[in-house]
Amino acid sequence: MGNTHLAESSSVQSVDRALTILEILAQRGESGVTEIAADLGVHKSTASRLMTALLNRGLVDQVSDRGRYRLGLGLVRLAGSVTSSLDAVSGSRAVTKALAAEVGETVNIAVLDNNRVLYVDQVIGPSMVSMRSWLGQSVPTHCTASGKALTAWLDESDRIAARPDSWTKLAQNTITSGEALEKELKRVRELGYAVANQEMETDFMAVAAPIRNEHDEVTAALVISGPASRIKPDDFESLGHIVKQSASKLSGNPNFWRE
Amino acid sequence: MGNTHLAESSSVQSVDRALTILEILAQRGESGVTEIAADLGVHKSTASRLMTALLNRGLVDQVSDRGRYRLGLGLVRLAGSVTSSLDAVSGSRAVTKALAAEVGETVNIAVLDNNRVLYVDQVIGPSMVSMRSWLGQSVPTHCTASGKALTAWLDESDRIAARPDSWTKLAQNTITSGEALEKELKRVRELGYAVANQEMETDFMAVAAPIRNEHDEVTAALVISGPASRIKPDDFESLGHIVKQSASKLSGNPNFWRE
DNA sequence: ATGAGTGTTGCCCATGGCGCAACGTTATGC
DNA sequence: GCATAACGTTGCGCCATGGGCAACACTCAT
Repeated sequence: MGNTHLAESSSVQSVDRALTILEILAQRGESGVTEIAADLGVHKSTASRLMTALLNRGLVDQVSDRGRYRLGLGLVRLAGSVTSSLDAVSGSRAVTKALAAEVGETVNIAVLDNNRVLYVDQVIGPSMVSMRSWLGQSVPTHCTASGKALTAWLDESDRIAARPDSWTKLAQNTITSGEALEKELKRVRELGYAVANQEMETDFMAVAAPIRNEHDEVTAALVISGPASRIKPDDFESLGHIVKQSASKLSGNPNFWRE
Repeated sequence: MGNTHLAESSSVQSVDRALTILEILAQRGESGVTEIAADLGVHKSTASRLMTALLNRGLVDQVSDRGRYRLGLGLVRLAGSVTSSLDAVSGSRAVTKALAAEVGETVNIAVLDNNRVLYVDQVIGPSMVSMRSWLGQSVPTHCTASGKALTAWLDESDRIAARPDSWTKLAQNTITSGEALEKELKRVRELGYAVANQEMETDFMAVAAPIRNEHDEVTAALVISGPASRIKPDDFESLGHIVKQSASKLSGNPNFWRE
């Protein structure tokens, strides 16, 4: 997904500016017109008009009567349409619900988003432990089963590009070097599935398999996740085989999510 | 939230057009350039350029190498930022997680979106039955506990405006007239919480309470939901009191979601 | 092989987006 | 309490950009 701010061919400058405002607000939380104007390199009257256009459609919201703006709920509504159409195109919900029922844990679909993992759909299994909704969340690639499943089959240069911005130790088993990650991804290719054993968060376990398009390219990952009290390392092999089988039911579809 | 398509003061025509494309794709699932051009009343070259601007930022996606477009994953990413900032502003996640742990069921936050209910945040409880993620989903107001909690305290004219587009019987206990709904909303005001007993979907039970701003206006609803096998009508009173207490912890915040 | 329909792109010009100036409002410092 | 600074908004006129036209390449149906 291109994320250049400057125009590629056939761009529309004022639309680009408005969408850049959305990205700035996503990163910063909230912002004023003068700040946005400075970021865009335009006059504050221009920024004000662009904000008003976004405000009228609910894509931004005013934090107070005067001043600061933030992203609006119109984005949540539009995103709800995206996840509904994921199912409409691929019938993925039937597969993910069946998987959740079979293994008794939460199931997600994730995609590679530059060097991050984006969760695009979720079915909650009969888990005994409270877990938050992953939908719309973004996590690093090196310490999640989904991230490993999404990157293991990339060309070496793309795998390097997909590495995290930071090798900070996030939990007790976090991979903290490119060398260790390469070794792990080699193992993922051998097994055909990826695992995460308390690598991004304490107590968070996951097993993931790639979903491929008709050209055998990895376009998404199917993920089973749950707490360490429920998913033990001894379970990885059997869950790995199960998630591979379910992922293969979702593979081969040309219109599944593309990067 | 204004949803007029024609410019209000200080609008930007090309940004409005681009955002209208997003709304058309949300409703229709997918569309071609020529269809979008016809809907917008512009030349197909104009529609093509607007689509390209959206494509470059991932807000739309091409279904195939040539032709049809749909909403893209960039919207899911932006929407994830919205729900993250909900917590940042109000600290609502601590309250909703505590509630989910206490009652053992899924907890949502919903807002009124014209005459629909939009789910904007969710914490999954240790439910024993598989339930889908509500985040981003939109449901009618008359047959959901959240919809009743969001509309019961409106002025009469606003309550009427918030009524559903159709009184179709969706489940065995669906309210099917304005008169019955008014009686029900009077009861909600008396109790201080709302209930849904298999009204929108078979087996789907919910209890909701209003979240109010510092002017005592209802800005969101806090919702407990689960299957009929787990939540029985005899539980409504105790869950009602619990959800009212949690909702009051989230009330009084001037920057909570506004319509 | 041909025609219809789609989406894309170079080019030119009409118009819509933009900057400027002025204004109203709020917050801050003294 | 008052003056000043800073913010966001809006009318206006100008020009840079957005848009329509024409031509093209491509796909699909006949």
